[in-house]
Amino acid sequence: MPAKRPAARRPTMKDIARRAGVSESAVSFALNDRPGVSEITRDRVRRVAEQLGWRPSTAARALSGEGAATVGFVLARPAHTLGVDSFFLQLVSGIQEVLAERHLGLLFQVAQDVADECAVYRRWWAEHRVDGVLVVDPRTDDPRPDLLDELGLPAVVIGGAPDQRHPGLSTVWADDAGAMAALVDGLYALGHRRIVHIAGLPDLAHTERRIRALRAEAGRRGLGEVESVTTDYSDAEGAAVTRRVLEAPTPPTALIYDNDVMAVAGVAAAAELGFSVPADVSVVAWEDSALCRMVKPWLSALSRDSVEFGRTAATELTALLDGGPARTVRVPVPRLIERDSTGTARPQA
Amino acid sequence: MPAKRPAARRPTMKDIARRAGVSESAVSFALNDRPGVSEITRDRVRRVAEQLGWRPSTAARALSGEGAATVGFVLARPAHTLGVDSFFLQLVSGIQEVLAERHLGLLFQVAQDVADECAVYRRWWAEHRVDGVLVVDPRTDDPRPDLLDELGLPAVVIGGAPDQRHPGLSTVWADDAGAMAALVDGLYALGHRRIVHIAGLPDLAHTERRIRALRAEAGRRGLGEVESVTTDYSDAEGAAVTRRVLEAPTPPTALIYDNDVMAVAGVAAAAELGFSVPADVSVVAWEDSALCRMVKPWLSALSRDSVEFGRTAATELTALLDGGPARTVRVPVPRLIERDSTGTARPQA
DNA sequence: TCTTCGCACTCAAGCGCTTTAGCTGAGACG
DNA sequence: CGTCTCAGCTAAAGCGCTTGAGTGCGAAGA
Repeated sequence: MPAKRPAARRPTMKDIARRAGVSESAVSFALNDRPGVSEITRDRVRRVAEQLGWRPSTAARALSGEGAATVGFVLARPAHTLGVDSFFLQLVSGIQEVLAERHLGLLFQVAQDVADECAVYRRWWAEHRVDGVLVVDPRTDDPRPDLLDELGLPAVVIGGAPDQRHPGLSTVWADDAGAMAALVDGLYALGHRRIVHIAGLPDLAHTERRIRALRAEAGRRGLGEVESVTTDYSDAEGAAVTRRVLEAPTPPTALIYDNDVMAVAGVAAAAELGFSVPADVSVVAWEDSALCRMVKPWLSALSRDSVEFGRTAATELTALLDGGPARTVRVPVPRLIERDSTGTARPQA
Repeated sequence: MPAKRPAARRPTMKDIARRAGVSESAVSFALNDRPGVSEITRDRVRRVAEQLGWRPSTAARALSGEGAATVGFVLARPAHTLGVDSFFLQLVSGIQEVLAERHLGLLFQVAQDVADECAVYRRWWAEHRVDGVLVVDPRTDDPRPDLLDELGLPAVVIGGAPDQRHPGLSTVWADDAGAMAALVDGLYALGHRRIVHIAGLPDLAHTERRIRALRAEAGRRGLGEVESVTTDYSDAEGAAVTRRVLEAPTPPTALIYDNDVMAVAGVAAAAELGFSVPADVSVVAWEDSALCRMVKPWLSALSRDSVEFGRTAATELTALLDGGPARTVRVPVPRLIERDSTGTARPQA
């Protein structure tokens, strides 16, 4: 049995200094690649540090002005929405890849809503906990950029539109409008004229962008009967909306779902109503995941590399932390993976 | 436009002390509910602190021996397994509820494997980053408990079996054996004699427990033809194994899947082979989620409250951090939600 | 009246690191 | 040979907080 709480003492710079026969300052210089020590000494110090398994105490570092070596990530979505969503774990996984390399920690918090999220930022800032944050789910009329500006907390907004009003924030965004246009293009080519877009949460910025893009495309092509319906991303609402629109006098021939979960639920709902996919109605999911290959027919889906998205965002944040300028970078437009749920529109009466 | 990086200064105890006309120590006493100041002073100090929006710097706190006010959580699963899994986000969400209340941060990291995870613990410990950790996916021959014991890092193991060898660790566990027994009971009553268990990762402790429990039950009832097959939890393997066992000369009449993802994939695979669920084969998922209601037939599933699981674990960890004794607590046995995927066994030749 | 508490509070050290200023000795230079 | 410079190092302060060792003072006890 291991000894009862041996509480092995952490080695400090003082220990290194003693072992290497130099002062603490010399150790600090040596370990931080700062001038002020000879190469010989530097090497010796490094060796001792390694041998002792020394790692800088983040607390001490933070206290002496170096920052907390930690970035924050708040997820503010209603708890029940968190269920079956592959996006966030993948995003976080990509973020981690980049952060881990630089030994940056990721402080993670789930919040009730945006107000709550703002409170978290304030607290983190006041407690000196994070050097920067990653902001997801940007909204229309989002209070967060202003707050982060006020706090002077470096941040990158993930999935936002380019934002001129906050020159301090970096933005990593996907071209939803372009993707939507391409999508409608494809459906139009297949003969679809009546398209319903089962969108996500109404106040998310990208929801609005997609809705606007759809409307614009429809206008351009003279499609009268397109519609976007917002939801909470849940399978329940996805199914409910699907039922409602399919039971209308002139049901749509194509459905675009803002996530995979709703698409799958929607297909099931359609089947119950006697609609066959894709013969009667085509279905596209805006988000690809294993889910799309778990149902019959396999769902055509817009696929983006969420892991890479995370990597990009984290990279931008580290650049910001290094004192770099805020940037706006665009990730590749999601690609449509055509599977079995999309086909030519059934000729209409 | 907000001023360019105002870098609003964080208020410190010194500011409070000045404003309240007392010494810093008095402020410290007052704010930490420690004796040494009169109620009047305490109130005044509190008021000033509030007014200034003061929050203790975690760095400074940590440095003066108070701990980092942070707990760690490492997820070591292959990246592709992270996809569609509702369990972890829910677990984390429950954990957060408890931690947020106490203003404890959650440091989150995804690692490649257990070795990597151990390295993370070592680093966190050396960097003074966390006061304790939550360990998931306990394994057979798990190196982590020993390591955590060695580091003297308070920890609670989530989903482990009670562990006598590490008196320092708390354990929060579910009675897999009991659940498996109940499950087999139910299937037996429905006439099932040939049961295949599509299990999860082979070296996870709970996988082994379930496999053992199944074998024990089978032995008790004289069921010869039960089998457990381990997988990586992915839909791909779930489907592959399903195909394999259903194509055997005497296919099973009941399938138990260790997660929802595989169950759903399995049902699809079965359908392709012409097996109808539940007429030809019954299916149970060990993990309930929206997924189970997204396919036809709706899947019967063992449901546990993952959010509550997280809450319990976090509560145990805070108890440990408060100096409480390590405990072993059992969460309720998962409940079988009977939906449409289970039925009486087809009479066999 | 003088001592003795004990309360309310202050001082100062210390946590582990960074950083500025300062010190020392060896070589360059006049 | 004396002065200056500068590389290479040390001393010490400071980051924001906790904490143990005082200090001053009014009230209680003798």
